[in-house]
Amino acid sequence: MTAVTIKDVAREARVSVASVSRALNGGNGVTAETGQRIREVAKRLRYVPHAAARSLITRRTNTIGALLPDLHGEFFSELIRGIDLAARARGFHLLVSSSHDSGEEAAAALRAMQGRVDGMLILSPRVDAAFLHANLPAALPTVLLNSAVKSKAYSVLNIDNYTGAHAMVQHLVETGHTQIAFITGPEKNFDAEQREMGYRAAMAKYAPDVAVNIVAGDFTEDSGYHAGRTLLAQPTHPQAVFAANDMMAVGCLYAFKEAGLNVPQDIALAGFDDIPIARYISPALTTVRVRIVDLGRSALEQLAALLENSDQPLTTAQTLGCEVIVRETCGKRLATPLPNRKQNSGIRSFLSGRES
Amino acid sequence: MTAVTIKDVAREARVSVASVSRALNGGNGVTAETGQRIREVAKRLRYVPHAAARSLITRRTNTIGALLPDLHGEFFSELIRGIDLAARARGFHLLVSSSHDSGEEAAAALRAMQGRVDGMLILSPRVDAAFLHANLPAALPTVLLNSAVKSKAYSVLNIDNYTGAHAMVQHLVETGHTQIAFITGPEKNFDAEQREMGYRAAMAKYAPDVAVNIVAGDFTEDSGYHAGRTLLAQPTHPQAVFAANDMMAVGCLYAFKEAGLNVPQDIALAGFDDIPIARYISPALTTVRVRIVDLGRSALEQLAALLENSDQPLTTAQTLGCEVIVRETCGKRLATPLPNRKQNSGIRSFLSGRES
DNA sequence: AATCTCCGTGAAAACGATTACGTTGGCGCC
DNA sequence: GGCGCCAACGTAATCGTTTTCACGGAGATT
Repeated sequence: MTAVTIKDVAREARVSVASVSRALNGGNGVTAETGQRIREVAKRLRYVPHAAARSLITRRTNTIGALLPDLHGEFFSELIRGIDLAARARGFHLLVSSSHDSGEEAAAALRAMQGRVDGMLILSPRVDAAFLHANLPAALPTVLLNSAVKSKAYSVLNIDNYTGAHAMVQHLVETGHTQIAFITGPEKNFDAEQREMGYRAAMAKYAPDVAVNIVAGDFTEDSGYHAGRTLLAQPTHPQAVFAANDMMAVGCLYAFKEAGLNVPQDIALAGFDDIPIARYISPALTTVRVRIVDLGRSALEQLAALLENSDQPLTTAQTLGCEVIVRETCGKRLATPLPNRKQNSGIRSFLSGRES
Repeated sequence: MTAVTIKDVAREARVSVASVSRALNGGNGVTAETGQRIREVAKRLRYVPHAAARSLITRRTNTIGALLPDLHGEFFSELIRGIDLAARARGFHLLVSSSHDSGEEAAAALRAMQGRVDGMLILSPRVDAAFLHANLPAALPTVLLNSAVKSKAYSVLNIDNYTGAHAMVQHLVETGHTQIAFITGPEKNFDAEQREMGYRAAMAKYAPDVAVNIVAGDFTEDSGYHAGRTLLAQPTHPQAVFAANDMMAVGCLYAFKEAGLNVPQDIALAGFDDIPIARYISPALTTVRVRIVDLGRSALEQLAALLENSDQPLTTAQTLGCEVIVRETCGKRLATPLPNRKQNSGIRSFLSGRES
């Protein structure tokens, strides 16, 4: 039996369990000498406090839960990395539940995490306030990522899709394109909607006399390919295509190559996300970069802040900036850029007090 | 206060806590009628058993821990996906600790997980038996992934790097290349060593009269680029280059393009891993695919098997097959393939009883 | 010198579940 | 009708911690 408990340490150090607990935690309430002896014994016996017993009385698990949808690739791993890094730095454990594509699965996962975590990080495009209300205990501190939910009850951390898309359109205009088409993401996807809004706004601002040209996609490479073909079938094809994510841009690029078009000479192309593939395809894809590690890290830190003053919780709404990464698919910049180009990176932050 | 405990349910259902526990777990020892009533009350009150309290008495956490190194990209996310899928199916939670690049960090993470998990999944290239012995309680069921450790105390699940590399060399020979160079991975990396051994063995078998041509790499794109330049600087450059992983193959490809060589006409190229980028570069990379989701899933299932009959644990050693993915970088196959080509996929398995 | 104040320490009560062990009552059998 | 048995249920012990409270002694204050 390898189960060495606090009693064993106490017996060996000739003190009570209470003193052992004190020595190993705060250190207050015991002589420096006794504390030293206790710590030595604990080390020698390889004593590790029983997490369950501790959190039974403490009402803390030192664990935070992450609920993630059916994510693939770089985005997922970078996000976890960011969360994990920040969690470790603060002594939190990370309980992960990923790959949920139905709301029912997510709800079950949420319930299963009940009582095992001190707080939750939720990234789920289709989650809404009602769902959260139904499946989350109200007292559980929660940070929502990339969520459309606006509630004083939850902290929210979003990517600044709108500004990113806006900046990309601006870049396209600056490089000499005005007939800019847009390939959308899936319906009801918050990120996708924000990007489309950024596109529309920027078009209205920088190319007010050209009509928007929007075709549907769903974030898959395949849908990008078909969107590309749809665009080429138009009477006159656009000068530039802005896909709501990189995978669709890749699919679109294939459609263009297949049709014998040269990118960017015949048609320009831009994506969103800056997935690793973006720089490896040829021509390399101009896109909008999101610092995903920072997204994860910020999310955890926001949650940690909620946990620290849980007596009077301050929910926050933050937005994580993104930046245009210029590669090859949009051609050279014109000599005279548009005025008033805004740099957009870093975090903008808005605080709002929670109703008590 | 949202903390509804088993007592609340008991009071509301006019039974003892014991009956509530029985009704909610086995269901044995209570009338169907009473059980029904209790379950209804529990549901109505949204009772969720307190995980810590339960595992304090049960000595089970229903959680398994995953210790992973500083992994990036697709490999990491696919692995977690496989693990998570299998874990959810079996009702296990997943505690993740990733991004360890020093042994010291990994040891700390391992200690921190003590008592929070029923079993461990460890993927760490540099972990050895001594490290495990020092940092893992002997009683904790553990599955090692991609590990050189051979011990009856742990189950091990490896990718069949050797056979995969062997098969790739065979493919290169079949497509008409005999002067095949190899770019190694980092030293002491188990996967890298196995791949090199596969290369050497296949060369000895299929091209016994040509000397092996090995240059050093470390799995990074950059090292692949430099290795490519080194190879081109040789008096006569090889007919084909087999990089121990895809990222190095990508770097190598750049070196070749830079030198004005055409792939595969002037020189063939192959990688290992089949990362997503492999199919997007041009020419698309011929490589060896590993089903990473299956790796994760198998690892968890192996661990679950250990947990189920923990009274008499049977450690296993499994090997997960991989397959050659033929794309564009190796040119066309010759008319007459070599005889005796073995298909290699699926799982081969060896059992060994643990000393008791 | 008597009292007060700390400070270090130990005893014991939580925390919320599971489960071994009693207790009860109903039923069948002799 | 008495006996035993079994099913249903309750009582209470238990898991390993933290934390409150009480206690005693040493030093300070009067």
